[in-house]
Amino acid sequence: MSSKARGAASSRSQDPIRKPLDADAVATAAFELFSRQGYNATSLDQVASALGISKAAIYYHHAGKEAILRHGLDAAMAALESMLQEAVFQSTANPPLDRFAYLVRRGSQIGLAHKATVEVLLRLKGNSEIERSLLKRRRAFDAAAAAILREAVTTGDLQAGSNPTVLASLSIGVINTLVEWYRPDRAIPAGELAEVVVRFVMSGLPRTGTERI
Amino acid sequence: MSSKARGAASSRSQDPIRKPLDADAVATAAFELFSRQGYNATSLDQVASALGISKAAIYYHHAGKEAILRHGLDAAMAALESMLQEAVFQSTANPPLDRFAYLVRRGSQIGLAHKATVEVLLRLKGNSEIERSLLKRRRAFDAAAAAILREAVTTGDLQAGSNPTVLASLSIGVINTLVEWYRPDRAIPAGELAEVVVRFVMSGLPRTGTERI
DNA sequence: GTCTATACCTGGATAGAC
DNA sequence: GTCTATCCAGGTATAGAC
Repeated sequence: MSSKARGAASSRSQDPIRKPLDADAVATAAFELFSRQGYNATSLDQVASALGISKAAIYYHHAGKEAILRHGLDAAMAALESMLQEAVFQSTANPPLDRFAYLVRRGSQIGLAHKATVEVLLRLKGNSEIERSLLKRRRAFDAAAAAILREAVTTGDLQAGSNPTVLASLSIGVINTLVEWYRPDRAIPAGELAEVVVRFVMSGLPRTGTERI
Repeated sequence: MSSKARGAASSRSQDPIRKPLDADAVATAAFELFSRQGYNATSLDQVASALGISKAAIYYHHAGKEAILRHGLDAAMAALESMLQEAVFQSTANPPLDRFAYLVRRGSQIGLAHKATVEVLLRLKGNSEIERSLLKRRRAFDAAAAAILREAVTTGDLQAGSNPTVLASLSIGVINTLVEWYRPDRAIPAGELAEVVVRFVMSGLPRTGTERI
């Protein structure tokens, strides 16, 4: 944060001692802007001046704008996918709804921890080959979540006649939307928020006389 | 749809008899693309060729790209706001949670009916004065929804200690995310979906042995 | 590793004919 | 109302010096 404050201040030449930039640092600064303004609405000039370097210097670290996008989103998707593996392959002794709750909790935590990248990930529209490949991975994620709920229907934990695909989309949608409005300076800390999300997904609005689990 | 198929086919000059274009028709075509590709990623050239006209012709109907944005979003926000008035000023004899359920149901219906415009509305980042004024109206909407839940806490319908603001954001977030993934060609029709959303917000995942209202 | 300068192109917007 | 032609700003990317 201190390095960002300095960078934002401006011309980095006035800052004799500072950590040398690397690909990650450039990507982090870029995603901060991508998430606030949108990918297309952000120019490399803005990224450069946020870092206190010139636009051309960015090309030393990344092949181009899309390369930055891929760099950051690859990392975010990898984190989410490895979490999904944990959730899916958790002891099958655990009821499916427990595994789903785990997925929602961890998904919220990861989303909040990687807020900027995840926010960009969620706004992809498939306008390039890179975006389409990321979207494909995202859909695989959704499908895996739906599979857990489908299992919950067969075990009878979820009401017969429920639509697992739709319910999974709604549940994951809560996480997605969460990432868009949460600001770290909020009254409620991120850790608690993940729990609120889990309760909301499992039980909806906390009405009186309906305490469950 | 037939007019769109013709337009998409291409050069409108090969289409002797067709309804003359007006500002609404241009905006509708534009929002179809805005919602699929994003506002910034869509050029007026693309809008023009989708309509089968030249880019310059667009300027006869609208002052510019941002004017198209305002045209469509003004209409969408107006529909949402008038619905909110209904929900808020509904007979106070109705419990707050009933009014909130109404808001969620109608919000889902309106969102699905105006899918393209609402989707664009939800992706605004405040990059221009127009966008910021729309975002302000959106926040007022969220605040009004939160006020209903706050009332529900005071009446005891919602558990004491609940955070109405967060719960309102999560609830409205479900509607928002809904608009992003729903496709009319889905297995589930839009009408039913709104009911699923209401149940999800009020009760969460439909677990067995937890039927409530 | 970072700079300045610049090539090149896309996209929004305007002029003026029909 | 719609066209063709054109202007111009801004954005990605590259060249070459330091």
